[in-house]
Amino acid sequence: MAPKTPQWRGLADEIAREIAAGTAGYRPGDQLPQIRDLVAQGKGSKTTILAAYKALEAEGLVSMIRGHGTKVRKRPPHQIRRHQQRYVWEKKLAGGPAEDRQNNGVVEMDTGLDHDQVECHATFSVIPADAELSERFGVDVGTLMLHRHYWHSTPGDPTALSLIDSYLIHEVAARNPDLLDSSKEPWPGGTHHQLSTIGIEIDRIDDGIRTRLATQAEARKLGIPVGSAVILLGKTSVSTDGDVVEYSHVVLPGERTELRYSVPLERWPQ
Amino acid sequence: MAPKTPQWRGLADEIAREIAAGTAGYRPGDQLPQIRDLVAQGKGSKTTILAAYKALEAEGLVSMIRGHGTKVRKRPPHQIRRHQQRYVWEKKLAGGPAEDRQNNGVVEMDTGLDHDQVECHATFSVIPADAELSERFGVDVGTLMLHRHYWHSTPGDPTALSLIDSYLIHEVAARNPDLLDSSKEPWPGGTHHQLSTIGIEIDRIDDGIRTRLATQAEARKLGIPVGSAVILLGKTSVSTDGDVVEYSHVVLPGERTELRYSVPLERWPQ
DNA sequence: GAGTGGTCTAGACCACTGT
DNA sequence: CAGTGGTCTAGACCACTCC
Repeated sequence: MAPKTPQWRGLADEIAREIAAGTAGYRPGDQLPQIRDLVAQGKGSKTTILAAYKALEAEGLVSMIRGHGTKVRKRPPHQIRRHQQRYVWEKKLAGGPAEDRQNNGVVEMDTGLDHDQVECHATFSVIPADAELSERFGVDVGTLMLHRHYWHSTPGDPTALSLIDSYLIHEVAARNPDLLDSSKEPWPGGTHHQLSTIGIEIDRIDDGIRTRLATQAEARKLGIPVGSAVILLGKTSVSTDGDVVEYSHVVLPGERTELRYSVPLERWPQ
Repeated sequence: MAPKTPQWRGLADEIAREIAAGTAGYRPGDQLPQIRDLVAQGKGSKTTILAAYKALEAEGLVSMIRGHGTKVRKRPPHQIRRHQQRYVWEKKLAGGPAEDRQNNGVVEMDTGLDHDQVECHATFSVIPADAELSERFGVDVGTLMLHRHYWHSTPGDPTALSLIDSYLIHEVAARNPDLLDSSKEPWPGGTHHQLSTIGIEIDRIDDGIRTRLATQAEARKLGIPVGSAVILLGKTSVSTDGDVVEYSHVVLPGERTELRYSVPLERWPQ
């Protein structure tokens, strides 16, 4: 009945223990023994050692770079996202005086980083609505949509903090030509203020949260190991007229992100 | 610059396309060609084919069972959890008439399944608070805690829908001895009503959402492939006195769960 | 016991990173 | 170019499932 462990699992567990214990040579940034060396030491064949290293990589403990080596990963800072608070704050900001919008970026609230510590990258395109978008917005398939792709990073580090695809109905967004211009990003005051310039007020935001393994492209951009998990956030903004006016699809690195929601409850009558 | 794809990736993609297209032999429940056969057909060595199949398993498309075969997975029903609505509803139920509580289980609301389609399993134990629990509840390390482990399933199917670990301060829970008795579960009216019997009203619930790869044990219990992602939900209940009175740690199968939260926004002044 | 996936080896050769 | 991970092979043997 003993659950026998494969050799590669045993080796992976052994190394994981060393890392957890902080043994010299197994501290963050240190380079692990090379695969060839362990083979020479008789720890197993190359395939076996590689399986152990791959397991550690999938668990986020080490990072393997071809031609470079295998290193113990430094724990990246945890990102806590309080969307509820953020949405409320963002709307208030958009409705307030212009000087507040200049000094308080929406991105900073998102990431908890300073104003000059975040770079915003944006590329816009116009695409026809596919079946999914047409259902979300309640428009015909083929309706032109403004597709805005964003990603944020810290200066000097190409690692993205999140990958965002945002969609608006093109005809609606075009009522203010500035909204079609990616060079206006980051827009002070965020999406709430953008939409307010074309007479739209957001009444409610619905978040849907799912998870799956990162694709290779996502893993590269977010700086996480392939095979690790991402959080998928679908954010639907509904106007005071009851129309879906914006939909965003956000990909977040699972291992270093926590989403928080707070649900206040009505008190029972005394 | 051509991003060359390994042979195993190419094979996996080819099979994934067949599955997506619904080709005969690649429909849900169908058995995939055996590894030995593909080797005989010259599609690659056993290691290569196995890597392709493993990739498909990690992506949730197929399930491999040793000694049995590799089959195309049936898409399990997607579970949508609206916690916000649920928390509000659950509190209202607990404050209302007893007959409502008998007829409306909290679990059913959770899973969207019928009353007689859900089995509830509960085991209770008393443990000393570790550092994490002591911080969450604001009690000393070593304080006795009531640890309640739950899992739900559909009759005849050992697959769990979720794995729940719930914690209460033992001294507090003991004010109603029924709360220490696992045979009283499932408790009509849920945790809100349980706590109301000892004079506690829940004022606010905070959800924290993270993700990571499933452990082997979780994968087995939830019926998901090892290496796939789970959603971790930490649920903190705060009483009207401002104390943390319950903390639950919920593990959900990532690939078939979606969490939804809705954030209503205050209207701008006219 | 037949069938089928899982682990392991020993070694060839490829592809990327850095000097 | 040297160093280091990634892919692939051919085949032996193990472990689990189902009959």
